[in-house]
Amino acid sequence: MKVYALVDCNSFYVSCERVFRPDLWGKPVIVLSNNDGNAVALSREVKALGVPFGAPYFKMKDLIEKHQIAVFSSNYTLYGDLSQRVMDVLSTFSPDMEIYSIDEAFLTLESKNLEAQGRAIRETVYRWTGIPVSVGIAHTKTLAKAANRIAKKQPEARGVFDLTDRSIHNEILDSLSPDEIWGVGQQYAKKLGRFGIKTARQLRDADEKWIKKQMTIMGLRTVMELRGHPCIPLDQAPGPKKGIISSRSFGSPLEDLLQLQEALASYGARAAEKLRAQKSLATHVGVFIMTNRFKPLEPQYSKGATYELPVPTAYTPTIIHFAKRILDSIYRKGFRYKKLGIMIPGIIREDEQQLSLFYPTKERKVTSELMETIDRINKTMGRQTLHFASEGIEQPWQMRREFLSPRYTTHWDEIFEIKY
DNA sequence: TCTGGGGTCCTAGGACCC
DNA sequence: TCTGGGGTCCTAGGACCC
Repeated sequence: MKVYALVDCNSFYVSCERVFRPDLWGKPVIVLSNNDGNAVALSREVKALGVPFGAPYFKMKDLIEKHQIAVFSSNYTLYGDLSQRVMDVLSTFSPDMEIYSIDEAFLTLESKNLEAQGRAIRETVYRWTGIPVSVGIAHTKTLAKAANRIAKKQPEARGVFDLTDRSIHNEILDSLSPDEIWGVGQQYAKKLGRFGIKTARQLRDADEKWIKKQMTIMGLRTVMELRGHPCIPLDQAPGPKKGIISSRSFGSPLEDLLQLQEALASYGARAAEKLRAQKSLATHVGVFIMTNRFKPLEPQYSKGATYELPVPTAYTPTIIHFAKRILDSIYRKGFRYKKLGIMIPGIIREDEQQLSLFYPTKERKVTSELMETIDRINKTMGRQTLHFASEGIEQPWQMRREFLSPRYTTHWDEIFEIKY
C-alpha cells in the first residue's frame, strides 16, 4: 500500500527571513501581505501572543513595539527561490512528488522505517536550506495532512508524525476538530457542529449519504480519505492554469483615470507574461475596480466587466488595449479607488488556436517573436528590464513595502554581506 | 495613512437543442 | 382526460486551499 508524506515548511516566510538573519532565531517575527496589509506569517513566539493569522498590521503597532516583534514586507522573490531549493532537496527522497504550494509538497514513501525516513527528510532539508519543516505520514493525503498537524502540535513528535498505524486513529482524530481537516473550512465546520459533529473522528464516522448531501462529493471524498481509502491522487504535473488574475491594492487611493490606466497596463503585462509562460492564449479579458470596502463612510463603488477578444492572443499590447476599453466603460469619476485587477478567465492552449481569416499568420508570427524576445530579456536581465511605456514611469500606485529585506539569493547587488 | 493575492472544484438553474 | 425526455453548455454562487 502506498504511503504519503506531507512535508510542510514551518512558518515559511518567517523562516526564509531568518535564514539570513540568524539573530532572529527564537525572536518574534511576522511577515506582512502585499501592501504591508496583514500578518500572513507568524513565528511561534508571535502565535503564542495570541495574534491570529491575517491580523491587520496597523492595528498591531502597539503590540509590535511592546514585544519588539521584527516585521518584514513580503519578499516573494526570496521565498520563491528558497522554495525551489527546498523542493529540489525533497525530490531526492522520492520519485513521486506533488508540489502543492510554495511551502508544501506530498511525496510517496517506501513503506518501511517511515519515522526514520521522515527524520532524514527533515534533517536534510534543514541542513541544506536552513528551512525547518514538519513531516506527516499516512495512507492518504488527507490523513498525511492531519499527521502533519500533529507533528507541529505535539512537542514530543519533534516535527515528524507517522499515522500509518490504524490503532491510533481514534485517539488522534478525537484530538482534531473538523475544521482542522483538509477540505473542511469554517462554513462546513459550523454546519457540522449544528448536527453535533465536533471532532474529526465523528466526521470520519458520519453517514455517507448525509455527508454527500451536505458537503457534495468533495466532502464525501474527505470522509473516505479519513477512513484510509485514497481518493485524491498525487498530481505530479499540474496542467496549465484555467484562469489568471493579476490584481493589487494601491499604496494609496487613486481617483484619476490616467493612473488607473497605468496600473492596469502594468497588471495586464504581468498577466500576459504568465499566459505566455504556460503557453496559453486568452480568449477573454476582464477588468474590475473597487473602492476601499473598509471605509464605509466613503462612497463605495465596485464594478467589473469581461469582453471576448476577437482573436485569442497572448500579445501584451492587444490585452492592454482591450483592458483599457473595459476600464473606460466601468470607470466612474469621483471615487477613491483602492484596488484594480485584470482577469483572464478564458484560456486555451497555444496549439489549440482557431486560425482566423482576418488575422494573417505573418502578423501573428511577428507579434509572438516580439513577445518571446521581451520575455527572454526580462528573464535573463531581470524583470522590468523592458516594459511598456503605458505602465508609467513613476508608478505612484505601487504598493507599500516598507520593511522589505534584500533578495539575497537572486540579485548580485543584494547579496548577503559579512562585515568584520 | 492604514485591512492580500492568487487559485480550485462542485452544483443548481436556465437557455437551448433535437 | 391528456402536455416528454433526453442532452449540452453556460453562469452565478458557494465552498475550499495556500
